[in-house]
Amino acid sequence: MEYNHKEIEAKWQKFWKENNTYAVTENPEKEKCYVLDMFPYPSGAGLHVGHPLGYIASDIFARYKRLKGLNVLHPMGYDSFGLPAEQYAIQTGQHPARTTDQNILRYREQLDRLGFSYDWNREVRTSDPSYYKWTQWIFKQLFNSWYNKDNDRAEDINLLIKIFKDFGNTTVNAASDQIEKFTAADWNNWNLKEQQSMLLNYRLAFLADSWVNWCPELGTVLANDEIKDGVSERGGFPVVKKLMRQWSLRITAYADRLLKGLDSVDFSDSLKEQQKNWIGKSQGASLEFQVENHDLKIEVFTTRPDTVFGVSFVVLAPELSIIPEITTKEYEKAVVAYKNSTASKSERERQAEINNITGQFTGAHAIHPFSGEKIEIWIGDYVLASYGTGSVMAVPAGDQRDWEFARHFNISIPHIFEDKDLSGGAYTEKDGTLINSGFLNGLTFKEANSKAIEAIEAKGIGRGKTNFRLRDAVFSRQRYWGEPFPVYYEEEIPHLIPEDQVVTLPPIDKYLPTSKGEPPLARAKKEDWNVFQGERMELNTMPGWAGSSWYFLRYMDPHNENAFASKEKLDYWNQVDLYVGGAEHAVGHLLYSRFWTKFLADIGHLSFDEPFKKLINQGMIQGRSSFVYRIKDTNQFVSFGKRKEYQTTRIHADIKYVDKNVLDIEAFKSWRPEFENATFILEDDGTYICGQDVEKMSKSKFNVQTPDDLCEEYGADALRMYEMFLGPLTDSKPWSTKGINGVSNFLKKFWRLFHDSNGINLSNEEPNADELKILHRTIKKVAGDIERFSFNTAVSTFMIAVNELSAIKCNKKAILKDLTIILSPYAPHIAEEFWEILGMTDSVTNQNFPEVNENYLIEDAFSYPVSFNGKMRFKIDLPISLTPEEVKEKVLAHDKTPGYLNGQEPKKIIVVPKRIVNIVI
RNA sequence: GCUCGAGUGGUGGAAUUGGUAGACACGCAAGACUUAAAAUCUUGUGGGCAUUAGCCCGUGCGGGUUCAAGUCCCGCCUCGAGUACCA
Repeated sequence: MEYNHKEIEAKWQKFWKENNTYAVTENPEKEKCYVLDMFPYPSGAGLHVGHPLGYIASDIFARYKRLKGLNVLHPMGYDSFGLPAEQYAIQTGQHPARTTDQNILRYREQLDRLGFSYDWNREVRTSDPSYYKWTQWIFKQLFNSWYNKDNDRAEDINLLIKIFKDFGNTTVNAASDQIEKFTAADWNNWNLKEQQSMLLNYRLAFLADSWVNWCPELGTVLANDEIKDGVSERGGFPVVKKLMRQWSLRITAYADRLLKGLDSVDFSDSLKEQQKNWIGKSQGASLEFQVENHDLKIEVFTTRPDTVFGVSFVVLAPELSIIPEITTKEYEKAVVAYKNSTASKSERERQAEINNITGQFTGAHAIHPFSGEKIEIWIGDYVLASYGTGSVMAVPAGDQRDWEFARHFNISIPHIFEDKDLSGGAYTEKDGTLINSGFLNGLTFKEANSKAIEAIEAKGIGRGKTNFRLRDAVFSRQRYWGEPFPVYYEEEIPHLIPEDQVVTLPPIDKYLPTSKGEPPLARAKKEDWNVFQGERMELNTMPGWAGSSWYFLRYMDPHNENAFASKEKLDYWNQVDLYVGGAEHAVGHLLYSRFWTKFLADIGHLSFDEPFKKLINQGMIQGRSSFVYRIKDTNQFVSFGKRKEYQTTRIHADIKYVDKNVLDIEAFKSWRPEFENATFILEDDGTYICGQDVEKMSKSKFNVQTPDDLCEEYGADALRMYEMFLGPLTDSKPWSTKGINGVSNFLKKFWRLFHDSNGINLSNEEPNADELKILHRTIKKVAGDIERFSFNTAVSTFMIAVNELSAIKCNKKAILKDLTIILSPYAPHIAEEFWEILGMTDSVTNQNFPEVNENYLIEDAFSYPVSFNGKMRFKIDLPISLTPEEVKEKVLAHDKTPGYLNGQEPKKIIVVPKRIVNIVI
């Protein structure tokens, strides 16, 4: 009887569905375990072989923990709002909800085929109003909160209003852009609109004019993490800076806690590093420079207050609003011209010209706060408006960019470091001794730094300060297919829709901005909205990361209509114990969800403030592309080995026409009409050899391997095991199907333990010591490997066990039964089939993972490798019970020993019990 | 440039705490079965010298620590990922 994976897999997938095998409920009696995959965006292309890598690993882990007796929550859902469905809607007019539903169906089909143990009763979709009702609810909570730095947590905005009434903002220590002080009298004299405007400076979700990354092609703003290399991550379109009134979330209030929290979670070093860099904490000081002949001050941030006497000019970001005020008549034209030239540059152009030093003198001067000297005020685009105060004190002696700027524009470079040569560049190390620095002379960095801060504070011109690179997160998108805001406007002041209501997406005629450039939602008429209040509704929608920032909480209680999840269930399931997903979300999703979790904890809804206890980033599976070489301006293709003799263009050839780099010429010709009459210059052996390269797997590169073909040919169990067998989960590797028949052979071999040529053939005999040893060694190794996420080595272990059992022709039920259980997380379908063959009626997923019995593993002998001067020469079988002294004697008495001793007396003999003997001569 | 990670046979990889380098698998070669092929099974497979035992070399390169280093330390090279005027 042959192993028929198609029949078996279909049979058990049906069984699991009908029996609701993977449904899970809260059970306080049992220890919980929450195993989560990053939910996918359901794209039109479907899953490729790279996607399931992480899903398979987490599924194995979840199934294993379940066998270990834990109550395992292992859900799946869809991040179903997003740009591609909307772009498709723009092109075709088809509602994005329809496209999304179709794609989800396809995803589901593919996922089901791989035999995952998801509890589909808990599926969530971010685009479902019953889900985004709660995304809106969280937004409302953010809107109604401010951050109290004294208590280091978010608090109710009503508390702040009360404080303003009694004290103004003079006593408040809040995370806010509001620096100017106002009194209780000021507050109480303001009208409602003025008060509301002021509150926006404090709310955690707030409207503000901010410099945003505008992508004209997509017609929307993008967050920093949605931009790669100066172009949009989706689509690769140019991005420019634009000042727009946008919703933002005050994530900066949480910067320090997001940083500190990293110590308490188990993420990879590189991921923590990325988050640290993104948050970008730097310590230094802020100080003010008085502008000459103006009642104006320029505040700068520096990490090197010790170098303050090296300041020879000040540079402002070209966007700063005070520039027109201070620019002198003489320089007005040049300054405006410079501002225009930088404003028109895209992010990408700015980055490309990073080595071009540009800037413009404003004609204005500032007064050095300590030396009293006049220094020039410049503008330059190497200073970013979005970081710090958008102004820097330039210290050419200690900062390379300042040095280059000074040299380029011929500004003086004061020497402030003893015995340091500044002719080739700035001295950026922190180990110099200061000179020409007034009261800081003779001091080192550390001494001078704190002394400078003291002096700055004493003078009342600044203070020690910590700055973060992290920006507040822009939360508006000028798109249709996203969560609508639960917000309406009156006199352009935003108000919330009442608690219990959800604002759903109104139908619109086209998914494009209006002719006036308003977002698509402006097309909806008043009656199209399910909720309409005030003068108008908010026309922006939320960004993609809104729904994904909390979905892991909704899985805990997905159908709750009264809360995003009940406190009870939140407490029970608690943190995600294992989170598996791609590293590309390192600074986006993973930072935002940590932020939301902390916020929800602050306002009393969660009893934990880090969402993910352990995170594993699966490696990327790259595609192997094949290339043919077309001779320029012809329809002739030259083989790889001879391509250098011609001028050629490299063209992707679909990998399905290529086997071991040899092109199937006939198939290739029929691929596309344009190749039909192509001619070929072949290698001398008459074949056409393709070039190859490892690239990201993508449709356009014709190197996509879908799991479907492989499932068809080898089965889901083989594919699951093969993806694990490829190597460590976290490594990136090019996809290759070369080895899949290896695991396929393994499954067949396992199958043959149960069958002979006549059918099922099992024995009820008691297992012997050898068989028990094989079994228990395997149990121990596999369990250990899963616990440390070493899935590839566990597969090897199964292979070894089956090889050994095959060699001794073991078909004993007692052995195969336990082996079936431990195999089931990896190959659940065949395991269920085996389980049934063994005469069991229940599902194998409901069994207990067998316990290791160490008694079966006790060895009474060990084959000692004997080394001479560290070189292994021979082995000697010795009883384990021997003392090191006895081992030594036995080794010295061995008949091969004298040959290696060569008549010399050993200087030293090292015996490590059950490991090694080393004789030093 | 900076930060993090990684370099092991023809290939994917293993070696969990410093203790037999190359498990397991692919590929390849030879053989068995077969009219033949596929499938399956058996044997071999790091390199070199000897082909019988045996010897030498070998985990990116150069040093070091140690009885013992793929593993630890110092210096370099290469590749990958992230980031990029962050004051």
